[in-house]
Amino acid sequence: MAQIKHSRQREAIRIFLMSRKDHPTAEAVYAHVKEEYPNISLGTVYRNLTFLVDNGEAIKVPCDDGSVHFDGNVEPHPHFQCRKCGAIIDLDFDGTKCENALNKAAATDFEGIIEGNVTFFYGICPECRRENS
Amino acid sequence: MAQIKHSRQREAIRIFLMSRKDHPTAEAVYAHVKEEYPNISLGTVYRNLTFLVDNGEAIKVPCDDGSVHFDGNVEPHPHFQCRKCGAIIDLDFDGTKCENALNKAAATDFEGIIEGNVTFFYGICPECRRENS
DNA sequence: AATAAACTAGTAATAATTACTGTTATTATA
DNA sequence: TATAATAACAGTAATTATTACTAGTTTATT
Repeated sequence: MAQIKHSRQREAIRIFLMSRKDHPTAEAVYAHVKEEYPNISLGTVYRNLTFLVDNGEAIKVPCDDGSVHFDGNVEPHPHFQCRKCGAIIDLDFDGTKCENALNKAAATDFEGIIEGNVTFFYGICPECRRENS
Repeated sequence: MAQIKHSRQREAIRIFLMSRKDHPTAEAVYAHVKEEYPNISLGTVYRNLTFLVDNGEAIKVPCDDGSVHFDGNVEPHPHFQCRKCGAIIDLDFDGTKCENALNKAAATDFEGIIEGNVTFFYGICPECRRENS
């Protein structure tokens, strides 16, 4: 029922998220949007990030290290986190086959309903790898 | 170097974790161990959970909903979370094959190092399924 | 038993997120 | 275009999960 009204701040947050290949945290979004709207509040950022996620315009990426990142690319795709620098990186391959196989395997002898799965990769990112060698 | 000393509290926490099929949160561990050690402090629970995880005696399970659970079963095995009640459940199947296939696929055209991956399943747990139908 | 260091309880501090409140911006309508 | 209704905002306070600190207690060692 509740109508949705346009807002400059929300738009700025969306634009920023979509323009980014890295996966900013709420704090990072705040820091950036603040340049355009100096007195935007952190609450507004959180409220709108949640809004975007709920409306399928962004994905919430909770990581193993406890940090929460946001992704403007809503096409299903796997994520990778660097064990060293913590960066979240998109992996560009189609894991659909494996995903389906996994869902099937998981559903065997399981009385509940498997709706899907998320695979999270970890290791060393290209940059840290270069530095280290 | 630092020597490790035995402690009743830590032992109680480990025993409790291992005895559990569900995956208690720090708070749940606290609530339980408190029955035996009424003035154990929450800090002690956190410190020892971290200790157990660091020493390979427990696994930290950070979930999509932001909650953090702990698992006394350190054998690698996939987890499932119910979208309705939030329960974490162990899935009893061997996904090693798929896991390896995924790692291989992910490594293609990736300049970093893929060390591994964690697959997290979601859907409706057996109990919620029964209730709903 | 005496000693040293790890561990604890209790409390304070921090960090991330959510809730609240009075004001502002947006949209629908007159 | 002005008015009215309300979604969204800024600013702040509150909440939650977790970590840090400190003085006292346990544990292991001699």
